[in-house]
Amino acid sequence: MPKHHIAIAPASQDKNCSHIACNDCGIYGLCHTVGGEVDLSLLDTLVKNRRTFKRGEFLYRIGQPFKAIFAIRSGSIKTAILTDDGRAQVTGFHIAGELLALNAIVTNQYTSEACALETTSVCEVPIERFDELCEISPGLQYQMMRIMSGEILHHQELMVLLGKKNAEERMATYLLNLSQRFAKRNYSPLQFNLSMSRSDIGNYLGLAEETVCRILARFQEEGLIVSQRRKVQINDLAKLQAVAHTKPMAI
Amino acid sequence: MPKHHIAIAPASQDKNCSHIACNDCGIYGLCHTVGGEVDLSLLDTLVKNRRTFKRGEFLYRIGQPFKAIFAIRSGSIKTAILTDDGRAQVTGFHIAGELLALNAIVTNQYTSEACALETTSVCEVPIERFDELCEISPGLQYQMMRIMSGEILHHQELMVLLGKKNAEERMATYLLNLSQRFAKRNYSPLQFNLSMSRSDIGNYLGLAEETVCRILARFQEEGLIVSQRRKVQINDLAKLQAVAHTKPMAI
DNA sequence: CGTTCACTTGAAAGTGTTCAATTACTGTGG
DNA sequence: CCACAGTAATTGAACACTTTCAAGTGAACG
Repeated sequence: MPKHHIAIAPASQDKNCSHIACNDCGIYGLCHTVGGEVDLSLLDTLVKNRRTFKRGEFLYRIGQPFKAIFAIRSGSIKTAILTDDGRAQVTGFHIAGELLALNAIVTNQYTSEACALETTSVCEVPIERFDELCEISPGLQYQMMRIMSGEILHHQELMVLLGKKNAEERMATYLLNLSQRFAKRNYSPLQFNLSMSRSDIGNYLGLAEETVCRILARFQEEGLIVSQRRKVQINDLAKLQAVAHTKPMAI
Repeated sequence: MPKHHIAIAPASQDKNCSHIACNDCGIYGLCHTVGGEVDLSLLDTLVKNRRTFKRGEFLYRIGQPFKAIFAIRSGSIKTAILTDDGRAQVTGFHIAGELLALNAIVTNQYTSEACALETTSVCEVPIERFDELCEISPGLQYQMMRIMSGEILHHQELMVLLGKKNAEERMATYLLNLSQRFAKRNYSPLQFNLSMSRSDIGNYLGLAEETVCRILARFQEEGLIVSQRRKVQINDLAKLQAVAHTKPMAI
């Protein structure tokens, strides 16, 4: 496989990064330049720009001028866009280690809104700082492209979910996706808390809030999960995967 | 508005490009470097790498090694991904002036398949060539990011469509989107041919083929359009926009 | 300790799908 | 130029799934 100039990403997510700021905000994807060395000036920026948002507070809203990129250190965030008639469409839930507001880089405005689902700590990288870094470290741009490309892939899967799957498949897919992401961060993949409401989940999955409840109840009857309010425990991963019609480890 | 290092895109799509190869394959977005000058070596590549695909032929398939980026000169292309149980989800229809296979840059494999809907002429830019160009012309990377970011925005709208809109809204939105894209290329926005089948449309919109037919029939009864097989004529743009619940010129 | 909000559950009503049958077009070969 | 085959599009009717509306439960929080 020829090493392309842009195709720097060997698709491996299991990078090790010993630096403290690097690990806890998960922005390591950006800290590394192409060669693999760590960009210390970026890390320096990161540790100095921490902010906390309480439940319901907005990191940014649609149309606001693009000021900063956010990396989630802890907590969780819901992103949404607005339909033309004012309704919101939730486009994603984001947990520790994920980056927000990437494509605002291009439009120079935030194209979605981001709202904290619980008390959430983020690293805020001001765009001026980021611009400087881009000049020093050309690898940064590749990393950005890698991350944006990943976002495109994620959207593609979401389109399949919304366009082809029924309610059960959607819920199962959703639970498995969460499970996986928790596993990746060394949280339990079989027992976790949902930081989002049934209504948020329904919005995200294109289902009514009531349908979300009913499907969860059905899964519980069938012994696939135990769900108690925001607490979820997966009892039969294999069956859940069968319901989702998804291979064990697809995002 | 500060001119950011990466935020090169003034969001204006009305660039003028006098070079012939530039105009007819629509890759002008990539031909320009940050300063605005045209990258002649890229253009040179473009005019030398033309290929034609017949209806039903594939430009690339999922999982194949990434060899080239494609810019459509004429005709139309359908892109799709595969669900885990083998069904296809159409992710887009692409006409002259649009770029394909961008995010394969990162994964080094094609993540979707592209199939010609009719006889279609493309410019094929081999990745090696593209890599060289990236080294000479740093602006190219910004342009790529701009284009990928645009793709993300498009996906966001599609998610709203699939997650929130009913069948009528979806069809109306679809017709308006096509209309707009034809207008942008100086084709008639009120009278055009659909190069894709009802089945393709339904797949894309998350509807059954029969539903697509029924909605088109209903639109015709109500005097919004006249549709005769693949021919569509929009008679009442305003009402169609009202049905779509969309502002006159979104996307 | 009461109010509020999120969640849950039931029943009725839509909306879109599926299945099946028919019609219309396209292309091919005589 | 016509007949035929094959595909695409259309239409009808029954059905299934999800939503909507409504009411009730339970947890959280001041």
